[in-house]
Amino acid sequence: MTRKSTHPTLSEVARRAGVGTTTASRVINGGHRVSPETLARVRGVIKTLGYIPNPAARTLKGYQSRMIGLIVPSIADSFFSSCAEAAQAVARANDSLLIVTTTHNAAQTEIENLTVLMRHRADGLIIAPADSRSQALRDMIARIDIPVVAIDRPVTDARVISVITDNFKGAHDAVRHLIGHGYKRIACLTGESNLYTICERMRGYRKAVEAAGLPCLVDTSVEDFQAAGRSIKRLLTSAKPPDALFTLKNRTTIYAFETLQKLGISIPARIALLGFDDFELASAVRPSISVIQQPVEQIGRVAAELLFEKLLGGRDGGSPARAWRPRKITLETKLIQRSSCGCSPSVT
Amino acid sequence: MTRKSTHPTLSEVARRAGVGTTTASRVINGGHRVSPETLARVRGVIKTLGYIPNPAARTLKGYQSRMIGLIVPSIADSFFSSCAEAAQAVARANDSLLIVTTTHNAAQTEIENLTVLMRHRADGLIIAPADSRSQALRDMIARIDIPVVAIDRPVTDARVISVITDNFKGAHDAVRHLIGHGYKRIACLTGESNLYTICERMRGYRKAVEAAGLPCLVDTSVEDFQAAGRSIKRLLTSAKPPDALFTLKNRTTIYAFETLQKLGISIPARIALLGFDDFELASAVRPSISVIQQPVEQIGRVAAELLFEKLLGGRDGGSPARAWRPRKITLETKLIQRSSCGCSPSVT
DNA sequence: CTGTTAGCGCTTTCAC
DNA sequence: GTGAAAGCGCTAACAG
Repeated sequence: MTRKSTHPTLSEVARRAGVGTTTASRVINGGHRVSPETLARVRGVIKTLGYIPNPAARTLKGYQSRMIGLIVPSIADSFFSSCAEAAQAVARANDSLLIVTTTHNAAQTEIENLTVLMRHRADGLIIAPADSRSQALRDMIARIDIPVVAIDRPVTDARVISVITDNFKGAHDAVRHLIGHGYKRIACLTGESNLYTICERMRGYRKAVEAAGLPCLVDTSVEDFQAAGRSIKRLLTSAKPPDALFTLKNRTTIYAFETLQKLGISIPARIALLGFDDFELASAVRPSISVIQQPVEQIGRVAAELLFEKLLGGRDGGSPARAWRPRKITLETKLIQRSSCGCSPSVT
Repeated sequence: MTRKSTHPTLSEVARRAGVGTTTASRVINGGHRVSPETLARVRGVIKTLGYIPNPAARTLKGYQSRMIGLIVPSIADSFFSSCAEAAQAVARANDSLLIVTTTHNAAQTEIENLTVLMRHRADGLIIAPADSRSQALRDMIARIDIPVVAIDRPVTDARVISVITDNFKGAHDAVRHLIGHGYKRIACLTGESNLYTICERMRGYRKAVEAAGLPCLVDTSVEDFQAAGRSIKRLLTSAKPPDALFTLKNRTTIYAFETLQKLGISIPARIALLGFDDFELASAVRPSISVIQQPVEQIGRVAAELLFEKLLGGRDGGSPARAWRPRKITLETKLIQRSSCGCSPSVT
């Protein structure tokens, strides 16, 4: 019955040490303005009791929960888990906790998460918006008064900083590389064509292909393995089959690769392959797969750093909202030349 | 200067609605025992003000932060990120937040994380201990009075439930399968041989190999790609080269596979390969790699469910500590037969 | 049904 | 140097 499990409190520490709560509080917060003896005594009691200050009480006073939220589609996705890892490191360096929530790209869930995080008084938010153009999301963000940083996909038209990959340029570079190899019919495969990132990459593909006077071969139906099979077979058996494949995402690249393997189509001899977004085994498979690599870890780190920059600015100077103007940070991609595009890298 | 950014409070809602704080509070908590008109009016004010209750204040009263902590080596690791994803889903279902911290297998960092989580009054903890036998960790866990569930690696000798993979049996099954194929010299490759999971897998390997009267060929030096190369070349050029490779972890499997590919060694004709722990592209590479699959997602889910079971038990009945006895839940692995071990699966 | 009131644990003036 | 006391926002008796 007796709930002895309760944590010891500051006043208990004070009582046992024979001092006032003020002094005890001072000891906890650095021990300034406290005589050496008192300090030692109080510290002793704290240690004995295993006292840990209650942040809820502190938050209640100081308006700082020392928690930041991260809202991503999925954390099982290597792209986002890498971002999360980086963000968590930055959070820790700033003595804060990282709270992770997932949306699975559902706008509804996203709003819920946002609400929950607000309820818990997160100091700031990092979010990969399910829908960049969602009005509900923008309204929500406009309403809350804490710093928000968007990653991977920008929040259009809102007072948030966005940290994103230069998808357009990355895709453009990729296609130009393929063109450089001499391919004339470059097909573009993808799924989830409504996502911001995918749209940008398609734009990059179109631009490059059109600038070179090559045909624009896009198939946005490749949502799963079966679809990849259908799509590729159709392309291969068409009157004018493509000589290169540009896949717009991780999964699609894998599906395409696997399908080609199954069909016994030689890569890159019969058809070349270049994918957007690197993945762990891209270098291990035969042939190794050339990709456009995103600065994954950097995205998470920069986003978190920007967030704390704002948070700290708010702590020192005026209100956190001050001097908070929208910005968009675009990070460069990198073309990793492996074998599938026709390159013969000396080092795999 | 005016910090108008402050969230509206309950009393403000009450005042604007012309009611007492109790009534306002009741409205927030379901609206029972409140007249319909009052209820509507208060709700209106809440909506207008965009009022959100302050959980810090609630926590301060009720001793429930509705946050659970997850301490893992790394979240960029697919094993743990999948666990995290599952755990986060369960947390959400229980109206709680998941706080993720990473240790990178450093005991020191682990203790720090534990402390931080305690400070924030997490309701419960899920942890993948850096060192199963760490005394400091056990002491720490003994000191705190919240439920703790260990995953992947058990915390020996403490009042925590452990949810782990049956590493021993999984490895044993794997080797028996290899033996079934007729391989006589099965080498076991791994790194991080001090980890609990790896030890168990080695135990399984030994047992199976010895029971069959086969030689025990273990190399625990395969920490990176270079080491894999060295190890495999050494094995291959030895007087009696192995005819099968059993790799104890994800990374090692990949390193081994890649090395064999580079050396042009045919799999499984010249040497078979079977790895512990599945990974995304294991089925995409040629030959596809047979593996022992862990119930990754299940581990995270079960651990979280167990945690909330205890938490809920505590909410209803007596203290959370009551009826909390150590237990160990062992989840079964599954042999995924692909091509690298010599099997010819009909469906890849 | 509804309001008053007393804290939860902590920080912070403001006196001594 | 030190302590008393006033709340931070909320919930829960305890009266009306």
